Amino acid sequence: MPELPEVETIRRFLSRKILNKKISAIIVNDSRVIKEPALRQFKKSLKGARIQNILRRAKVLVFELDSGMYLVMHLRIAGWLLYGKKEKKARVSFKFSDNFYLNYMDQRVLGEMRLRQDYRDLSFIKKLAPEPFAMDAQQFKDALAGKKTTIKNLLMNQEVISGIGNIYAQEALFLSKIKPQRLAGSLSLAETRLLHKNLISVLKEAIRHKGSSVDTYRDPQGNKGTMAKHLRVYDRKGEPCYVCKEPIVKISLAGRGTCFCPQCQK
DNA sequence: AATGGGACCTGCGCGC
DNA sequence: TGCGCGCAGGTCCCAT
Repeated sequence: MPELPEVETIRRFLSRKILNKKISAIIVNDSRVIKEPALRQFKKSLKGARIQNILRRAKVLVFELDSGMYLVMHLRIAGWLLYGKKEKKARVSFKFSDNFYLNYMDQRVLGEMRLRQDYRDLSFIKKLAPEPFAMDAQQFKDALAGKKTTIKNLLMNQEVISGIGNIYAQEALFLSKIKPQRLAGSLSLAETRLLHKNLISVLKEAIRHKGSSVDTYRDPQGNKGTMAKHLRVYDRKGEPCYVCKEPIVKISLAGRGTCFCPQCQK
């Protein structure tokens, strides 16, 4: 899915476009993405509501409604939002009273949305660790201390540090010259500090470039984010490392493809 | 307690 | 051309 930078790109775009618009209709083409409440109640509660604010918590989008309720959206791997006209392939479309539509697109139907009185009490929200921006180097070091898993798996564990997924974990480790399969607890203080700094810088860089469109992800105008052009190791198996020319190697960690430079990363 | 594997889904590219 | 397989930005559940 969309990792933190892609979700933040969506949040910023929609915050300029849909605030205070009235939802006049909800078109559900695939009810699998709506997890609560039951479909009839979901539509009934949303109709006539206005979106007052759009929040983001790690990779989760939260639409705050004037009714006091929250529409909580998790895009998972392939979800994205397309603003404009009605889309045939949308799993769900929200129609506004000015006849514009917000379409929920999701090739793999793994994403989900929930309409609730609150979002903070959702168990997966409660368990979320702070984002890298909200952690200092010491807190990051404490989060790694004594962990037996690999550093790459740990970066993707949302209960340890949130917002990072498979692309930016690989990128930050490359920038920090740390092999992804190193055990988290084995990092030196200097490596820990460097990794923390690089996590923040790569996420900010990706936000500036409006995210990575390596597959289905598009921004709400349907445009690709340009960060994919700036990725240093992700999906570069066999290609020369930009620093030392050594071919990039791909391994599997916790079932996820993981690229790194066998020479630069120690 | 923490870790790894499979499940949830669809669609694409590749090799045979 | 057609088919089967592996793989894809995430997370949850379960066995160990």
